[in-house]
Amino acid sequence: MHTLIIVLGPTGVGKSDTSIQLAKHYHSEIISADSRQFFKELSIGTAVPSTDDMNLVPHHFIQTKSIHDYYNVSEYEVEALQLIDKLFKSNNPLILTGGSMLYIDTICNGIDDIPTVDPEIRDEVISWYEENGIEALRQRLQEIDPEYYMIVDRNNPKRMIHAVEIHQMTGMPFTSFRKKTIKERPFQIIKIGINQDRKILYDRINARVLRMMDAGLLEEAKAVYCFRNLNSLNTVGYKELFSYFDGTCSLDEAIDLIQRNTRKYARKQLTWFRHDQQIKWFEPDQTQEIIDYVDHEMKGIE
RNA sequence: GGUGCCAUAGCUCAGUUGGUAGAGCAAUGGACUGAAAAUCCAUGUGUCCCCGGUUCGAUUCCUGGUGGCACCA
Repeated sequence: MHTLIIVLGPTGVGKSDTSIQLAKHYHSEIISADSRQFFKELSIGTAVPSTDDMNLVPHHFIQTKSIHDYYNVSEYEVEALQLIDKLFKSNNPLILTGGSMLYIDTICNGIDDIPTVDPEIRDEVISWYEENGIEALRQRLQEIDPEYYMIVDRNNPKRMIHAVEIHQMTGMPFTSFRKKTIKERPFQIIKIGINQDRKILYDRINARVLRMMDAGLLEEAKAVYCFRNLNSLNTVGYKELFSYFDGTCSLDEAIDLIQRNTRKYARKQLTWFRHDQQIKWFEPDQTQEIIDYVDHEMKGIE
């Protein structure tokens, strides 16, 4: 049986380094599960691996999309699984690494087949919401999908808007698609979590933001400033600099905010990962321990 | 040296006509199925600078001190 090693953890903890060492050890390749490193226009601010590292070990799904492309988890599921299947013919184990929780979850458990919403319908529902407010949105959802209304976070417009869009487009309630069916994967999954002392992690994050600025993040952000309304640019490291370009904050304030929002993101990632009992946690420098653990787990499945 | 103002949560500050206090930010926890680095929710005990006085009761009023800021010398 083939094995997919998933290296996960908060941003800035050193997942890339560990993944590269694992890939070298197993003569394997790396598949990214990072929802922002897909975009070729964003490299400094998303901390993509260096050219040297990319030359050392083949990477997939790094800078393969444009910020102008529409992309979502479901498309990623299809593309990544095809790639995994293909790579297993000549590599085992394979390494999947990244911090995008939903994307990792989708590789592990799959995601229901829900229709992709037409952009016109999305715009229509969003402007309806902006005009009528959240209470009207709640009422509308209650009428068309009482089942989802009961369980959805009714303070979260995005969630409710999506359910309304789906109904508007298909005439069917969102819950008729959202079944949360767990898909079986034809390969073994080993989840490796990388984490370290919170204080050290925060110091690393703060320092990395400053390094990004030195490396030219400001220019990178400036180059995409005119596309700021794209979803792909609703991203830490860019949105804060857009505010600076707007003149609503100073550069120092923007940098401060990038550091803070990155720390928040790291915390949010840890919240998501915390309850996954399948994750085996390690410190960033425990590569040998990780290899021992992986070898043991792979042996167990044969 | 003199005069005035200030001292309250990790930070910036509000407030208590005297009954021991609360916002924003930070920090922390949580939710999560096609926008996910997104979006949303929850969590506030701190010698109210120190000594003394008045008072049933002082963080609040008063004397003195300490520290900071401003102005005048």
